[in-house]
Amino acid sequence: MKITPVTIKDIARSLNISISTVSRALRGLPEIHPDTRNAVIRLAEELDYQPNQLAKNLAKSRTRTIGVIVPNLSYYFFSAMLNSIEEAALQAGYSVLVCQTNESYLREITSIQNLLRSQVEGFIISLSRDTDNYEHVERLARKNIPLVLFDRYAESIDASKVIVDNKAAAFKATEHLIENGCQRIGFLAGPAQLLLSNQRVEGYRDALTKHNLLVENQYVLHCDYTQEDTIMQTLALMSLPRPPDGVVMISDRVAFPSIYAMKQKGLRIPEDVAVVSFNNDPVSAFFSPALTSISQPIQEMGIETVRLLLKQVDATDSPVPRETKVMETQLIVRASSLRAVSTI
Amino acid sequence: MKITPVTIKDIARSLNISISTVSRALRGLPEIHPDTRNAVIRLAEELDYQPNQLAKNLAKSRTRTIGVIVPNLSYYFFSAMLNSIEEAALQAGYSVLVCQTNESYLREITSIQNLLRSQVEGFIISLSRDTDNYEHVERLARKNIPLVLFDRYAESIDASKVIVDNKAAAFKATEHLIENGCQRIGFLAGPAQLLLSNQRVEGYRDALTKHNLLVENQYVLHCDYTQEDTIMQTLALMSLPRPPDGVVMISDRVAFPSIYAMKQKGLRIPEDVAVVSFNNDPVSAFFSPALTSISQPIQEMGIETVRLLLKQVDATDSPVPRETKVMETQLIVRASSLRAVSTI
DNA sequence: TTGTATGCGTTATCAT
DNA sequence: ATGATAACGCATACAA
Repeated sequence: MKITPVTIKDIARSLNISISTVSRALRGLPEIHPDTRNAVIRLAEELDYQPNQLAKNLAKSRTRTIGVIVPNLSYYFFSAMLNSIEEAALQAGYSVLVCQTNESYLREITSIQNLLRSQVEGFIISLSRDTDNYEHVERLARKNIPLVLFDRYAESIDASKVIVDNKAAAFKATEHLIENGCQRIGFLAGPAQLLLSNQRVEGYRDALTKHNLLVENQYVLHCDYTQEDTIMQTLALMSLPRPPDGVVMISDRVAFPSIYAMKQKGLRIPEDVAVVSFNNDPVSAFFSPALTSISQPIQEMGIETVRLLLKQVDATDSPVPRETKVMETQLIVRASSLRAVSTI
Repeated sequence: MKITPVTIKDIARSLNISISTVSRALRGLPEIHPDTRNAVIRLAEELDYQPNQLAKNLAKSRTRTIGVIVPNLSYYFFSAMLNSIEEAALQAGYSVLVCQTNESYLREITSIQNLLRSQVEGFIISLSRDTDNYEHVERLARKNIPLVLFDRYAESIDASKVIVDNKAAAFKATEHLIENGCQRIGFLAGPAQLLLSNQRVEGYRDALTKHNLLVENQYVLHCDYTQEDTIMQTLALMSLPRPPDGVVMISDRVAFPSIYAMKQKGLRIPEDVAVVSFNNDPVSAFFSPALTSISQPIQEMGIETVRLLLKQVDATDSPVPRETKVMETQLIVRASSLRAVSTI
C-alpha cells in the first residue's frame, strides 16, 4: 500500500497558516503566539505527524549520523562494541548506521560508498578479514572525512585509532601459561594478514624468548575463524611430534571448537593442554573448562571511539591531528589455564 | 572538518551543460549523446562524485529501505536473522536500517518513530521482552504500513507473521526427554509475558500429559534471560524436594549458565539431568556436554520475512491480506539429552 | 539530444 | 508574530 504521510503543508492548510509558522511551532522556536503553537501541536499529534528526516537533513545539510562498519555482528566483540558505540553516539545526539562486511573486502568498499551517499558525518571502521588493500579507507582519511579505526586496523592508514596493546596482552597470556608450568606453547592464530593476530604472535614469541623457551614456527598455526578450519588446525597442532602442553588462541570463538576437538582427541584441559584466549565472550565463563581469556574494555572503547570521531566532526575549520588510544586489557583467569605447578 | 561534497551542479557547471543532462548521463538514460555521457562520467569519476541519497530519495519519494527492529543483536538468533534478512533484502534491491531495542518497550516505540521519520517503506519487527502493550505496532498495521513480525510476536496484532510452531517444538523436545528415560521434567522458561515462552510451556505440558507424567507448576520457572537470574532459577529448580531429572530450556543462551550452575552443584549432564534447549547456537555443538537443541530455519525465515514484507510494499492499490507463515523446526540431538534407557 | 521549470519536505532569510 | 521565498540535491515532465 502506498502511504502518503502528513507534512507541514497539510497542517498549514488545515489551520490556514503558512508552513513557516507550522515549522516554527513544531520546532519550539520562541517567536510564536502560544495559541497558534498549541493549535499546531495539537493537530500534529492528532494526525500523528512525523517530520521527514530526509527533507530535514537535506535542508540543514547535516545528518548527525555516523557510519559504523564491522566484519560481522554475530561475533560477540563486535555486537558488544556496536552497543557501546550506539550508546555513546546517542548521548551525543548522533545516530548510527551499521554495515556488516561479512569479512569481505568488496563489501567493505560498497559499505563505505553507501554510507557516504547517506551523508554520514564520519566513519567508525573495523577492517574485514580479507582486506589487504587500504586505498578505500585511506581515501577517506585524505579527504579529511572524520574516521576512527578500532580493533582491526592497519598501521599505514593515517587515522585515529582505538586499540589495545595486542603484543603486551599476548605476552601476558603466554607468560601466564609459562607460570602454570607449560613448556611447549602453541599459538592458534587468525589469518596471516591480520595485523592484530601477528602482533599477538609477536608478544607470544617475546614471552617464550624471555623465559628461554624454544620459539618454533611449526607451533604457530593460522586459521580463518571458521569452525572447520579451526578444528583442522587444532588437530594439526596437536599432532606434532611433540605436541604443545599449552596453547594461546586468537579468540574465544576459535577456542570453543578448538577445545572441543582437543577433548575429542582425549586430551584433558588444562592437565594435558592449558588454554588461554582472547575476548572474554560471555559464554567462556560457562564453558568446560571455564576459559581463561584476555578481556578488552568494550564499554570504554566504544566511548573513546565516538569521542575521537566527534572531535573530528566538530572541528569545522582545520583537520584534527590523528590520535591513537591504546586501551588496557585484563587477563581473566579461569580453569582452562590453571594447574598445580610442582615447584620442584 | 566541514566537507563539501561535489554535486551534479558542480559537474554541470564544469562542463557547461545543464544539471538535467548530467543527471541523465549519470543514471545511464538512453536519450543522450555518447560524448556528453562520457565526459560526464569521466568527470564524475575524477571528482569521486557520490550522489546524495537523501536528495535522491526525497525527489523520488522512495527510499527502498526497510526497517528492522530486534531486541538485541548479541543474541545469536537475532544477528543470524538480520544477516539472512539483509541478504534477502539486498537481492530485492532494498537496504536495511537496524534498530536494537535492548528489550525495552520505550526504545521500541522510539525506534519505530525514528524509522518512520527515515521513510522506511516497511517494518520487520521482533518484539522486545518488556513489551506488553502493542498499540505502537498496531498503529502501523492500522495505517497499512507494510509490517511483518517474526519470532517474538503477539496474537492480537493484525499483521503478517513468520514464526515456528513453538508448542509442537516444545512437545517434540519434551517427548525426546521422556523417551530418554526422564520421569520428572522441568521447564526453565523465559519471561512470563513472552508468548513464545508460554507456547513452549504448553507444548511441554501436553507432552507430559500424553505420557501420563505429573504436570506441576513448581517445575516451571521463569527467568529474564540474564545470567544471574538464570543461575538463580536453576538452583531453585534443582533444589526442589524432588528435583527434575530432565529440563527443557527456553534457549541455549540460558542453557549455558544453567548447565554451568548444575555442574557446580555436582550434577552430571545427562546422567542426573538431561537437557534440551532452543535455537541451536553455534557454540552449543562444542559445549560440554554438547547441547541438544531445537533449531529454526533462520535462512528461510529471513527470506520469507522479506518476501511477505515486499508483497505488501509492492501492493500499491489495496491492502494485502495478512499471512502467517509457520516454519518447521528440527530437533538436533546431541549428548546433553542422550542416555542409555533401560528397557526394563 | 539538451535545457527549463517544478517539486520532494524541510529550514532559514527576508520582509511585513 | 507571521508569511513569502529561496535554498538543499536530485528527478522529471515538458519545451525546444
